[in-house]
Amino acid sequence: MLKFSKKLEYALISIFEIYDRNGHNPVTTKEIAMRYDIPLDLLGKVLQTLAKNRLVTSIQGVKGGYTLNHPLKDIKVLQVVEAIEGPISLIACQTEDVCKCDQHLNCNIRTPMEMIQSELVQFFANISLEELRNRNLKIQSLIVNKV
Amino acid sequence: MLKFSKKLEYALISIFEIYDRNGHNPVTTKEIAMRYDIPLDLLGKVLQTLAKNRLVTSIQGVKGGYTLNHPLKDIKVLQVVEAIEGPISLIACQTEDVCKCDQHLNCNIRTPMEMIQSELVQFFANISLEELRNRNLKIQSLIVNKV
DNA sequence: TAAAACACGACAAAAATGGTCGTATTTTAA
DNA sequence: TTAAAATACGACCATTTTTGTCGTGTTTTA
Repeated sequence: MLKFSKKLEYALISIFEIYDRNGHNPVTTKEIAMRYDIPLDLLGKVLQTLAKNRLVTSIQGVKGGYTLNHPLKDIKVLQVVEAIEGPISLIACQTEDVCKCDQHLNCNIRTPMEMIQSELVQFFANISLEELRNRNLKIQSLIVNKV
Repeated sequence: MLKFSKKLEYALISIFEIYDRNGHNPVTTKEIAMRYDIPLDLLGKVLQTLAKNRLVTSIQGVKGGYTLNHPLKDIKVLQVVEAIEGPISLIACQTEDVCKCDQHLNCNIRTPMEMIQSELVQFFANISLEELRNRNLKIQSLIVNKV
């Protein structure tokens, strides 16, 4: 089933949470883990991965934690997805120059899949985390107005 | 890693293959399996699933096989995805009325994820299999022209 | 120098996916 | 009418991926 991984969920939760406290002290893994009921060690790795990909900055030692590197508007969904899950690759062929799957001799879907993949990448590249929230707010207000 | 399943690949390969022979006799599972080197039994199930979802028609008995129900332009990527993988559900919350995940009390991503999910569904709903092929051809010709 | 925090590799458990097998049913044609 | 070719389908197993855990080390502050 086409879905986001738990790690990606944890990453997004963390980024929003760190953002919502910004200007203050670094946020620790423990704080996020407790607040959102996320396994501590796993969350640690997620945040380390985000740090390696320059989405957050890690600060070691007592009083350490993580801070956000960019405002939400400058973080695209694609960046988070690729940081956590690696490059989007709808079918195996697409990470390789030469397709090594069993169908390679006669494959009739490789180029169509390349099409849809590149559009999907564009799709995620065009949505910032800020937009995710704003559009969300718009929809919420619509619902509120309706009631 | 965000990717399509093998089953979905097999489904797309099959639909294109059946299409490419249309007007002729039904195409058998065996023919497709041999041509594309796909495990026979697995492909059988994929085609049965497509049949249940009315994308293909199954014809039993000797001289049986599968035929396409619609021209490629009337088959949307979304239909194939949902037939094979079930409804798109980027995070667990989204198939349930009430989120049962560990984060439900404080979840800060549910509505943003609902946003991106509904846009993703639209994305897949707007691409027909014919378009996949046509856009592909355009790109190929561009490449050819470039060389 | 102890405590709090990140870093990271190795590993284990759980879930999803991919694939196999056996058996039943349907249909054609000899 | 019966054998063969084909789909239908549930049960099961194997493999891979994902999720989670553990142990140990490093960094920083008080």
